[in-house]
Formats: sequence, structure tokens, C-alpha cells
Amino acid sequence: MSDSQSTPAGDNPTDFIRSIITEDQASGAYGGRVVTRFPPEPNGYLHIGHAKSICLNFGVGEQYPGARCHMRFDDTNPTREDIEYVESILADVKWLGFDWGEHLYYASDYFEQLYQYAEQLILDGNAYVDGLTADEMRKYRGTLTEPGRESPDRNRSTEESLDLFRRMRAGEFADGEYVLRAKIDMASPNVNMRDPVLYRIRHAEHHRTGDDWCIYPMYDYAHSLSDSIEGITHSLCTLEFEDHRPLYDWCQEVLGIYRSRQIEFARLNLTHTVMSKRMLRRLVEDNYVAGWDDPRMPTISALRRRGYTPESIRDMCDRVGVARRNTVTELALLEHCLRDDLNRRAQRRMTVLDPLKVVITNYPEQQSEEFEAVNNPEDDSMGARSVPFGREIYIERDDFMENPPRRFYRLAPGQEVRLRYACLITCTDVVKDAHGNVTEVHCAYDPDSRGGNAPDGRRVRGTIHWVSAAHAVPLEVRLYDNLFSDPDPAGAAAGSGDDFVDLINSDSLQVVTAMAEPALSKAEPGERYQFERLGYFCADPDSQPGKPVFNRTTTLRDSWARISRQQG
RNA sequence: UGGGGAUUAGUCUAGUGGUAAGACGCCUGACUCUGGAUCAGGUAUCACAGGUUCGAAUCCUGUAUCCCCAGCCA
Repeated sequence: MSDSQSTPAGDNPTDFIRSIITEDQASGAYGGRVVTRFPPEPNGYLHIGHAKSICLNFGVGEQYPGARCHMRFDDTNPTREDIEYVESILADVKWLGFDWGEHLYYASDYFEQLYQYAEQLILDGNAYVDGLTADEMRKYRGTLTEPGRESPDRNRSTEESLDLFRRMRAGEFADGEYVLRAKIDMASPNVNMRDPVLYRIRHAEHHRTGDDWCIYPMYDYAHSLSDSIEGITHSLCTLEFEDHRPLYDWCQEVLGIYRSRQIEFARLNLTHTVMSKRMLRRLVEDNYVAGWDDPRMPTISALRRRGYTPESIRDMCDRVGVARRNTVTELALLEHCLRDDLNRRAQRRMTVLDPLKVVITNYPEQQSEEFEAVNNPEDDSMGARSVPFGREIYIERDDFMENPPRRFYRLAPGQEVRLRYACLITCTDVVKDAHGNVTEVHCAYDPDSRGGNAPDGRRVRGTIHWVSAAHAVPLEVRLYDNLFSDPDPAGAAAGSGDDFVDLINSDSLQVVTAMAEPALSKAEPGERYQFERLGYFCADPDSQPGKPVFNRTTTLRDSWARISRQQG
């Protein structure tokens, strides 16, 4: 576990759900058991929003004595689901650092049991087979302000319903011909209680049960029963299921089975991204991004590829908390958590993203030497490495200005800066091309400043990173920015009537060839570094031996940007 | 009055009758071989209006605003 400052040791409940569970434990409800579950439908990739639910459910599952969290797939709709998603979801949950142990389940494992319970419902007069078409059923359902009407089939005898239901299972009917409905109350102000459909006919191959079934249970029914079957004590779900709770309770109550308690919380929203499955799918399928794991996506697999650590994601979820209010969390919080984590853990390297050549005119040609650079100033145990230095080096183009503004402490004519870990240099001359662009900068170094400090103790405010031109290795670096500049793209699109894809930031990806110190040439995919003064970067799986590719995970905080903005 | 929720600083979250806490962000300053990190300080009277009370973000009443629900999706 990483040390999260937001959760001081010894504190117990940190949100209303944990308060409820703590009380239940104290009062002996559920016999002192605590069992939660994370129940995705395997119809897409997990995103950062799911991470909140994962952290909550698995977090509770490991926090209470004897507690556990089940990993369960809500695979009740064969037409949208696929094994590919099952595998990616499992991998993502694991990567986030959670473990379901033996408790991996599938709603489809309960199909037979669910079916038997459905027959029980019919026998008890709590369900009936209805022959209304989907269209008719919608009309019979009424509206939000008007009650619904009872279907003509509502009073079908239990014998007949049972017979029809068995024939539904046997495959005698086409899709849509019949459904099994709960017999509750067509006049309920809660439309979910107006005789909701429990089973529909779907002649489709299921990714796990093949064509064993042609009738499939609906979410409300399957979920309530699955929770009960697994002995889930606290069934944590998002706010939009609030109206479903009466139905969730109804299913367990009329069947007289184990009672679980559904508790709803607000889902996570993040600025500068979209989270709906529909929109994410659109981004991928219409090729606005390179795939589900394109580092600009909010999916777990994309965040992983981009370089986010699981610890940082969990830390953010901890800090965001759990409540019942619909909110939008600033991306800045996630970025803070990442920097906080990587500042302590990532090794430093020097890389120049936009090279400008500097010739140190008083440094002997052909000569070179090595300077020692610490790998992480926050952690001595990470040791040091040596970095080659020579007469010609690259510095960041931004680190030189011919006519610098006030408080620009970097390189400028006549101005002295420190080359990090190396020595002090002073700009003596500027070489330009025919268009007046600076192509080269000439400097003189202070031979007595080897290591970075002058013996006379003079202060040099600016320290810049650099790379020896003779030893530099080229690096493909992918600079990512937010996919959407608007903090609330979905809202902005809805408000203006625009298609959300029109709001995509055209500068969300910039690919550059950077010059890096030699140590970076053999980076393995997944390795994360801080490129000094620039940000955190992660080697991408596209890297080839000798041809590393890095993704910029996030920049470092840049207070110079603020200063220069203030100066105009 | 269709039903169900929500409303504390720019953003999250705590506080459950005794005079607003923490985090991110932002602003100041210190320090610094990353204008990074770190450290110090600053940054709201709790949607609104009444009421109860010695005292209310916390209780009551009313109002406003926002979110969710009419799939044989989850």
C-alpha cells in the first residue's frame, strides 16, 4: 500500500457507506459478515469511473475483518458481450491492485437457478407470461405522470403462464413473442414497478453458455438474485439505480431468499473527458483515437499505457471520497496524485524535447567526460548514474532567449546558467540562419565549476537540463494533451447542440523526436521516468529495441509558465 | 405536488444543535543544482426565505436550482 496522506492511520469510516457498514458490524447485522461485489457487464473496457467503484467495493472488502469482495460479471445480455471484455476487465482490476481470490462469478452461472426461481414466481402468482409486443407494452406502461394499464395477459392462469414460460425456454417462440413479467402494480408512481420484464427471449449465442439458453433474465431480476445467491451484504451501485431498489428488494422479498442491501453512491466524473460508454465507443470506432488504450482515453488500459500508476488512481479515488451528490472532479487531482507518487518513485533522466545546439567554445574538441547525476533526489537509495558531456550539447529551445524578459533565469546573451550536474556556462554568441532564427548558441564554460558550482561561491539562479550531442540517442516522444479542452465536453456539446467529437482538441497529440541521454536507449515498455524539468514519461509498448517510444504522462508543475503569463 | 435524489469555498469531501475542518486548485513568501519537490501563510458562513432555540450548516416550514426514471440495456 502506498502512504496516502488523505487516510490517516486509525480512522475508520470515511464516507457514508463505510459508516453504514461499520454500524452493521457493530449491531451484528448480517452476522457480522461484509461481502461486496464489483459487477461489470463485459461489454466494454473499464474506465476511470469504474475505478471508483472498484476501489470502493474491493476497498471495503479488504478493510473489514473477514470481509471480501466478489468479482462478478453481469453477463445477462448475450448480444452485447464478449470474452475479450471479460479478459480486459479482469486484467484491469488486477492491475489496479485488487484480488478477488476464489470469488470470481458470472451471472450466467446462475441461469438455471434463476430460471427455477422464476417458475416459483409464477407458481406464487408473482409473475406472468405476457404476449404484448414491445410497442404495446410501452403504451400500456403509462407515462411518468399517468398510471399504466394492466395487460390483458395479466390474469393468465399460473398453469398457462408456467406452460408458456417452459415453452419459451424450450425455444418454441421467436424473439419478442413473449416475456415474463413481474406482477406488481401498473399504477405505481415508480415506473420500474409497473410489472417489469423479468425474462425476454433472445435466440443468441452467449459467450459462456453458448446456445444453452434462448431466454435471458433482465438486470433487475438477475442482479438482485445474484447478490442474494452470493450472500452479498452490501450491494453498492451508482445513483441511477436508486429507483430500482424497490424492485431489487421485491425480488428477494417475494422469493423469501437472502436479503442484501443496495446502497447507491454518485459515480465519478472527470473534467476534460467523456465517460459514457456510448461516447467512448464512438471515439474508438470512428477512429478519433487509436483504440481503447489510446493514452488520451479515460480507460484503465489507456491510463496504464499513458504511464499512470495504479497507486495514483487509487489515491485519487480515496481523496475524492464517496457521497450521493453528482459531481465532476478536476483532472488536476488525478495529476497531482500521479506526480505525488512518481516524484518519490521515478528515476530522473535528462531529455531535450526541442533541441537547440550549444557549442562550448572553450571546451577542447574531441574531449568528453562524465558527470554523476543522482537518479532521484528524493531517494538516495536509487543511486546515481554517469552522464556524458562534451563540447557540443543540446538544450531546450525554450531555455534560451535572445531578448529575455525580466526574471528569465535561463540562458541569454551574457547570462550564466548551470548545466544540471555539469558546470556553469555563459552565452557569448548567437548564430542565426538567413531568416533570423537562432540555430546555434555559443557559450564559454567555467572550468572550475565542474560538478555544478563555482569555487568562488557565486550564485547562479538558473539550472537547465542538457544532453551531449555526441552521445545523444533519439527518442520518439508522444506529447499528450487533454482530448477535450473544454472541462465539460459532454455538457458543452449538449448545450450547444454540437456533436461532442467536434470539441476534440486537435492538438491532443504531438509527436517529436527528442534527444536523450544514453541511459534511456534501453528502456523497457512500461518503465516510467521523470524527464527533468519536463514531466513524467512512460516507455510505450510500441518501443523497439534501440528505438524507444515514450508517452508523456503529465508535465511537471510549471511556475515559470505562470510568471511569464503574468508578465504578459 | 408523477416518483426518486441532491444543494458546504473554483473543485472534491468532513461536520448530525455550540459559533465551518481536510485535500486539490489558486495567491504570497521561504528554500532549492529540476522556476520540480519541500516548508510557511492566505483563500467559504454552509442555495434562498422564514421559524424554533441562549445558540443552527446541523431541527421545522416554504421556495429555488440541478440530477435520475416511461429498454423485451446494464
